[in-house]
Amino acid sequence: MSRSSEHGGGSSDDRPRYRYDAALATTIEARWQDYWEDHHTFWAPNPVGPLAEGWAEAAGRPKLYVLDMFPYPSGAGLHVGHPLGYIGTDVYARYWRMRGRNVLHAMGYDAFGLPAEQYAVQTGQHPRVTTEANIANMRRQLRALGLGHDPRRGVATTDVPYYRWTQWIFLQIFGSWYDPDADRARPVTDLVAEFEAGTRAPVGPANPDGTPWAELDPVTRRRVVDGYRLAYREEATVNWCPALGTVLANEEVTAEGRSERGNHPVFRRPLTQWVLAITAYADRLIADLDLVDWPEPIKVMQRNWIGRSVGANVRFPVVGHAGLDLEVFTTRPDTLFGATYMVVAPEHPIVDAIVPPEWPDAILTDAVADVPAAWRGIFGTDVGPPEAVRRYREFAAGKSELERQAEGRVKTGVFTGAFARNPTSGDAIPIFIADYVLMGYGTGAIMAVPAHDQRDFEFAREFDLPIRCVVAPDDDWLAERGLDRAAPAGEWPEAFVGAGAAVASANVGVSLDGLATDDAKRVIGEWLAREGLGTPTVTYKLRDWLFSRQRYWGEPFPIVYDDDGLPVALPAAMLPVELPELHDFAPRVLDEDDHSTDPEPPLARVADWVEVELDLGDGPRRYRRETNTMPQWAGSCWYYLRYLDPTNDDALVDPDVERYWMQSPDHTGGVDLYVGGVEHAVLHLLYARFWHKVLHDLGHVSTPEPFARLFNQGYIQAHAFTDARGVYVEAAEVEERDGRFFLGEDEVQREYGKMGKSLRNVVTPDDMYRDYGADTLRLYEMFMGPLDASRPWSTADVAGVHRFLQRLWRNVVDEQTGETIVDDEPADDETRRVLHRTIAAVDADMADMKFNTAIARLFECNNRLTQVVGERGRAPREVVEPLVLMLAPLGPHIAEELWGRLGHDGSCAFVPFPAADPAFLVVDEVEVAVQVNGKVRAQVAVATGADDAAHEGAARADARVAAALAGVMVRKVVVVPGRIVNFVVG
RNA sequence: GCCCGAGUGGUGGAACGGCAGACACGGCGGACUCAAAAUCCGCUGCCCGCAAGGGCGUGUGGGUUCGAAUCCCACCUCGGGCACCA
Repeated sequence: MSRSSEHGGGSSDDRPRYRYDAALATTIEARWQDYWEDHHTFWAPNPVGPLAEGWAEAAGRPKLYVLDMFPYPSGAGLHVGHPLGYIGTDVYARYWRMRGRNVLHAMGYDAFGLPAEQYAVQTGQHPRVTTEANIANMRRQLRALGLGHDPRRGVATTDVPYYRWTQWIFLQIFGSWYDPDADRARPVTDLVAEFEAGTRAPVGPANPDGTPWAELDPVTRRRVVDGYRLAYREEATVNWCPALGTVLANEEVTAEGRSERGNHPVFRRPLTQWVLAITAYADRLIADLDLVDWPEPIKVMQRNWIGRSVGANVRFPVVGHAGLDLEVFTTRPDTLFGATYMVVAPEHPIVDAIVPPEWPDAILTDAVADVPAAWRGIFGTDVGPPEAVRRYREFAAGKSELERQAEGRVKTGVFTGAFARNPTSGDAIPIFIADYVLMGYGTGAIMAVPAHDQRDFEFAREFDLPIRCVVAPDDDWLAERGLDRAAPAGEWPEAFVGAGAAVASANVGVSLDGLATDDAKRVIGEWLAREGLGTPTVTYKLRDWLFSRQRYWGEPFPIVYDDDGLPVALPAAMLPVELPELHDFAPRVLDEDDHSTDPEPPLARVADWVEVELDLGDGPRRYRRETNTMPQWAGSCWYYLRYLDPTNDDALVDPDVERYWMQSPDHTGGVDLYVGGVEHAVLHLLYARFWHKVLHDLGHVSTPEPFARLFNQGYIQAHAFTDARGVYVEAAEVEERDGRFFLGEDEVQREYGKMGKSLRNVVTPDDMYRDYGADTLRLYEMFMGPLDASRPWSTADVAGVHRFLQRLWRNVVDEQTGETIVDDEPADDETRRVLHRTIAAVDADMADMKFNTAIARLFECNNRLTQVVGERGRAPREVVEPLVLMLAPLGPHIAEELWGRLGHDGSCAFVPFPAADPAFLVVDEVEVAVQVNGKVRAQVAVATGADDAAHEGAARADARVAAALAGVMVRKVVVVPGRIVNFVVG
């Protein structure tokens, strides 16, 4: 690239030998990076344990835990967009180190995952080999940035000693159940003790009859207990992605029904999988958002994802099936009288029990005289209910989410041939299956109230079902739609979903008529409870976390199966369960549209690993290992705890170490600052909070939340260019001329987007190190805008901050001789005022992470210094030293170098940050703007601290003000001392 | 559709309800130089004006206020999230 010769050729003959250019910067940077490493500069002492070296000095300092989101070591390496947050946390960490904190800042690697495995499938190279190579490259790139990380704590999730503890945490989750009375997780040993003592009845699908514990056989007992565990196996409809050869969590599937990673088709199919009971924590995950200092949009996204809704479960008796009820969840029990039909999800198990062989010929409701053709299904009217239902189920299951959207959500469905009885009115109402009701939410069945629910309204229109108004719409609603109050609901253009007074809602036992919606909900709720028809219920959109993947490159489960096919936890002493060697990493299925073949995890093929003989306490026995692996999120759920005590073999973290770093007088505990991208708003951040709460409940960590403060950094984006064919061209070779863009002589179009290979607009840190040095890159990234904003990369603008560093260097070091040009003569008062104003501003900006304005202030101060040097030929030490120290968090290498050249030994990383002298912050006189009717007419000088009258007097004394006020009546004078005087005239 | 967030010079961006555009990039002019680069100095929101000066300006339209980029309402545009969740 040509740029390197322009900027990088520091050794060319006509250049001063000691000019701060890329070559010199790189030399300095390498030297200081070695120094920091050799001198353990950024080793953060733990209070106890093997990492306690240096604790004696650190003990008196308050701690600060600064954390970056765990990166995935990609084979592509870093581009300049990646380290934005890492630089931000490093500046912040270095600043607080100088402010006397014991700062923990480390960087590890989230190294399990699909890309390494897919690469292994293609090349036959073991994922561990590629993963370690990628980590080594990323470490090199990050080291060259001069990040002040504690290198001892840089764990990778793929390290066996690390995933040993990931497996250990899984065992804790498997070994726990959620006690709703205590509202926390407890060990299952407590649960069994309660069963044995008879203080708790064993309930659940494994014990449908409610047989007492003492009478259950051992296998049934285990099944009952397994049903309580926070980690359980369940046959559930899962997101199966053939192209990735694995199932995915709901969070990993996009709205289009494709995989978030790779954008492959995802199919829904039943499969037995490991699931973690995150929904048990739903309320606490919502409530504890109030404890943390996070961006409000992230909290909103988490609340929405959890999707708590309050309502009631109501049972509708199925006509002709004594004792069989259809249970629905509704948030509007007040509209129960308006339920004119019911819908169950196509997969709902009740369907098989209620579908009659033939369409009913009896007239069961006033509204329906015969079974209309439309009700009989969309595949012809000549088949009976079982066949119609079967065909509809096939139709619904075969549709991808994408197809459902493409159909514009026209409601489809089939009448099951069965009826239920509305418990309020006694009416028999038809039961449909339709795919707009989802099996996974609520009870998988609804009561349809078409007058007051838009979806039900559309379905009722489609199928000609009765629409009965039971909540009176307000006048505005009717007027906006040109409706008369007398108009029947069937003539409305849409459902009335608002609150209002209940109407036509009375039977012999209860009347809601005239009640407001909230009161009606309460009254009907009481009636339902009294009649034994329903119970108040809270439902969540959040589902339990599907936790197994059919992959090789992940943590094996510490689980084996015995002869009964039931899972048995390995004792902690048998950890780690290491991944076996494998030569063929490919999952069995790769065709992305093959949704019928069963998944087969690669580990299942390693027969001599799967089949094991173990002594788990009752003598040696044969067991089969679990062959699924954990999802990538597992390792990243708790790395911030392992950073604290990365070498501990006895615990995932020593309790004293954990308390030291996680507890704080400033908040309710957790990492003091966590910086990362907004894309983890619901995935990583929700999972990590969940694990943390489990560990908290079980006494392994001391704080309720993992991350006290969260900060979302923005993204660096970049221009990209397309030629006449619409093909992306190499952005670095495009030139701008007169506001247009050319590649050679051909004009190209400018676009804007993420930096990446496909847009051919990647700029790498290595490019920047070569052309400017790491300090310039750091400074530019911090200067280009506020840390939380996204902004476009502009290599041309990098020169600005590079020149600043050159100027500062030149103010301290003679470019020809390398001698410092600093002297001990005092600075003039104005320069001192500039310096101390700078210190005050930079100090405040640093603490507030406003690095862009902090840098601007440093520019100003250095510009003043340049002027002084120009006049005196020397730079006053009293200005230079604070300036260098203020620069140190931002451009640490150059600051260290200058600090050394100023005669100091060692690193300035722990030298106190400069403090502003208040004496130089006060000024005798301030410029005050004078307004007339809000328009600025003049500036006048006023003594600091002058009273209102003095301000007004000074303003009136100004000729322009006097002219503006001549001949008009001053009605009011507003004085804001030191800022403004405003004459209101007229 | 619903929920967030953001719209300021040619560009990136500053601005406790109080002088809009700090700082930087780019541009223009000057000094130095045989020349160029580098460096240093000055100017640089738009319009009118020789100038002094004046007018207009923070997506659009209203409002609150002595005073609004900032607060409120409506709308437009862009970015992000969710999307048949009963």
